Amino acid sequence: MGRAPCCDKNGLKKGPWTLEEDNKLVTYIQTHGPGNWRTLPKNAGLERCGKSCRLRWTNYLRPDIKRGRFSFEEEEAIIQLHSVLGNKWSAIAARLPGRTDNEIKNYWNTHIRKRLLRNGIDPVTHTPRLDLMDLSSFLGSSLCNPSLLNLTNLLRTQVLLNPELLRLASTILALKNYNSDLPSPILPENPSLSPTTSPFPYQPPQQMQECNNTGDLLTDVSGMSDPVPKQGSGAPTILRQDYYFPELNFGRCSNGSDPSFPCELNNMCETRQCFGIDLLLSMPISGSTPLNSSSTLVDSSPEEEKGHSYSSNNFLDFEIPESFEIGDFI
DNA sequence: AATGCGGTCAACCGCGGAATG
DNA sequence: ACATTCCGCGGTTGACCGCAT
Repeated sequence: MGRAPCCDKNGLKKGPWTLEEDNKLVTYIQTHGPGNWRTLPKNAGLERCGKSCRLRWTNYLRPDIKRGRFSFEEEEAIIQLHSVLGNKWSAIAARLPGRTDNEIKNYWNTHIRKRLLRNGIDPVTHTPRLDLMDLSSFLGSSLCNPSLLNLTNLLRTQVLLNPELLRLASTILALKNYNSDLPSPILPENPSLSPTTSPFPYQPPQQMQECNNTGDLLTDVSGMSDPVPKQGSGAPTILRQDYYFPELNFGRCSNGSDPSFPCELNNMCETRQCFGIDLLLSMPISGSTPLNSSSTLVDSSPEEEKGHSYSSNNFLDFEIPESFEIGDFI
């Protein structure tokens, strides 16, 4: 047996609410409380469906609704909560006082989602989009990073099944090995333009450098005294990417053990090595294009957001340099 | 000035789960 | 246990607006 409609739709008004209707609804609820939404419209003298009344009240007329632009803190909270809760808008709204699920959902779809995509982040998984990733990073990291094993195996399967991917992977790996004495691999700016036949024979990925023990320094950040130095302190500012790779437990670059640091530092170390400094620098700022050693950072953020980078726990200010080289910290 | 286009967001729709009899 | 009702949620729609051409 089919479900009965929530209300008799004949003769009931739809569409935007008038001021008069708003006043009727507010007056009634302030006097009697919402009570039964089904019977409310009739009691309040409204020719609306109860569902429409509830929506109008909860999303617009409720007195505790905070209106206006989302703050950076709220935006960060939404991204964080979404990475954990997914599209559970009501659950997210419950943690943001004064904001409705509808408002958060709209804001996500119209602002945040687009910006994540622009920055090469998959808004569903909150990870870099695989189609923009450096394949060699995955292939080369499997021996070092157990958390990537499944994904790496999947990619390997795809590579074996797809000759085009096989050629691409072979080319990338060959270039990587060829440039192994460089501080960071220089990859073709556009892998699709790589030669379809590799000039180098395929070689299995080599064992990555052993990662340090928990609390050990990353070699390229030695000398840092502040885990997250502030701009102007004289120390380099490192863009954090724990938000961008939340499932990999990215964290601050630390020069000592941090008892409050929940992740496995080995993992962090390996992951940094696996993804490379170019991604670390480029993902939040210049979007999806992998940078090479001569790239120039371009801040494509909206004007009011320029010079900012998002992180999971705090909000950093930094100056965008005109240019940088791989391995640099800004 | 007219038109097209994309962005925004209030409102609607259908579904599923909880509550009730 | 089952049928029915109600509520809340997430996805989608469409009106409205500003901007570009």
